[in-house]
Amino acid sequence: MERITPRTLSGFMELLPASQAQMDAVMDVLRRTYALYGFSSIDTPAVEAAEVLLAKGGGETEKQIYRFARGDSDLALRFDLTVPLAKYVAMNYGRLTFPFRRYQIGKVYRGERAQRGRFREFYQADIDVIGDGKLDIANDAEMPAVICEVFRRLGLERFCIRINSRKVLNGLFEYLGVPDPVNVMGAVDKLEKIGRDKVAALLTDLGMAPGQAAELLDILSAPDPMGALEPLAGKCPALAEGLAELKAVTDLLPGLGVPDDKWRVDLTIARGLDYYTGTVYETQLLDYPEVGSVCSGGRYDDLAGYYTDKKLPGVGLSIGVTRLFYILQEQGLLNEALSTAPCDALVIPLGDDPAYAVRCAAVLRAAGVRTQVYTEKRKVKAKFAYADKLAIPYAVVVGSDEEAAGTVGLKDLRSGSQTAVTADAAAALILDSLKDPARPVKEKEI
RNA sequence: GUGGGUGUAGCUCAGUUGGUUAGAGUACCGGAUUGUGGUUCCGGGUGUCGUGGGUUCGAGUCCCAUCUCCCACCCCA
Repeated sequence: MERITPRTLSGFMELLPASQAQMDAVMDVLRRTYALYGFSSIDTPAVEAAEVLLAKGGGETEKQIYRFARGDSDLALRFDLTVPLAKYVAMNYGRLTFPFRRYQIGKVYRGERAQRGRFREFYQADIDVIGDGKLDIANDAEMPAVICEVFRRLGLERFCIRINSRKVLNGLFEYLGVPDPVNVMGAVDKLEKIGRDKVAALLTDLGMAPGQAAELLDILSAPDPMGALEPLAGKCPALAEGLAELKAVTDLLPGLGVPDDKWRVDLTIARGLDYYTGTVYETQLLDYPEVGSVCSGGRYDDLAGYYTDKKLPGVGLSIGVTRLFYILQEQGLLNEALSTAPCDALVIPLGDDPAYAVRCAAVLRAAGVRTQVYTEKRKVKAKFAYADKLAIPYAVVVGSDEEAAGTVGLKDLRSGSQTAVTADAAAALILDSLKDPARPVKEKEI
């Protein structure tokens, strides 16, 4: 029989158990933090009718989406969680309570060329608030506050959430009489990457006079962007409205507990997704800007316009969990103290009869100690080596002597010390040393 | 989608102007040690040199094709 070479497709992450344990711990932090802010969890299918996912039509989505036929069905894999949310809200409008706050963690799929930190299948962890008819601007301030708390619990310090408003940008373009606002926004978004001179060249290519381009770039790159816009606001109502919103958002951040060094207004970020209409966010890890954004999102005036007549404005943010985890792992930022062992204790029978060993294991588990029994009939050395490889902290050694005495040999595999105690006492000692029987993830340890 | 690289042991890699049996470290397996692991010592190569053709007396090495992965662009989390 011809053998097939086992392989995992490029751009698809697959982890070994110890790494998966760390990934799971990160996910736990996300879920608990989102829940703490009152978001409800939902899930939606990975596969949807292509028509639903491509309602907006055209653009990058069409180029990158995985699309396939099954019989007469034209299907596609979701490429983000926002479009499925729009469908979900439109479908369940009558059964949801607004403002609807939901979080969703799930895999999404994009058929683009994989690269470092760039995947074809990856987890997004989204939070969104959807209003019925309207949605207060205070929500736009709360989004980055939640993200900031998540990152803090993950032990991440070196990040900055950059905030902008498309209303401000569009107001400014209107005030300056910019000829091609959509493409100018795209050009401006490249400022940090390609530099001022090249962007200026792009702008003049788009029909802006050199002086006009320079004026725009001066404002956008001003040290105090909001201050620079202030004098212009009186001359342009659209700009004034955007600026007022941006100010409302930034004024709330300190009270929400977002430290000043974790955010800043940056008029050059625009985001590619065309459904954003107001506030936009973009988060990079300061030490790894080349890997790209790990969290971004924004405000959309009309989320579900393709599916319903209801006006449903929303604001949301999405963490690219796979990318974030990839960087944390690659850079050794996942705390080693986080246990990745599959259990707390390994019961090792010195002989071949597992009867007494499984009884001891039952006692340990009943007490809440994560326990497994080594039942394979191998040399004692191999049994201990198993515990070593999996970094299991305790061995519970049981042989004929122990069985006769009704005890176990509790061995701390890190120190090598061993004591003879009853199984109950061993459980108590292990739990005590672990401090917390349930072993919940300690946020700061990740 | 466009352009540029890469491919030798599970992993990281060495391999001379083409030359005889393809190596190192690590990992892994066995033993020293039949009730106690990590350290140490001894032994073991586990490989269709990505794949398929070609040139040659002879190809890991040169040529062509193909696949793969990586990098840049595009775009994004």
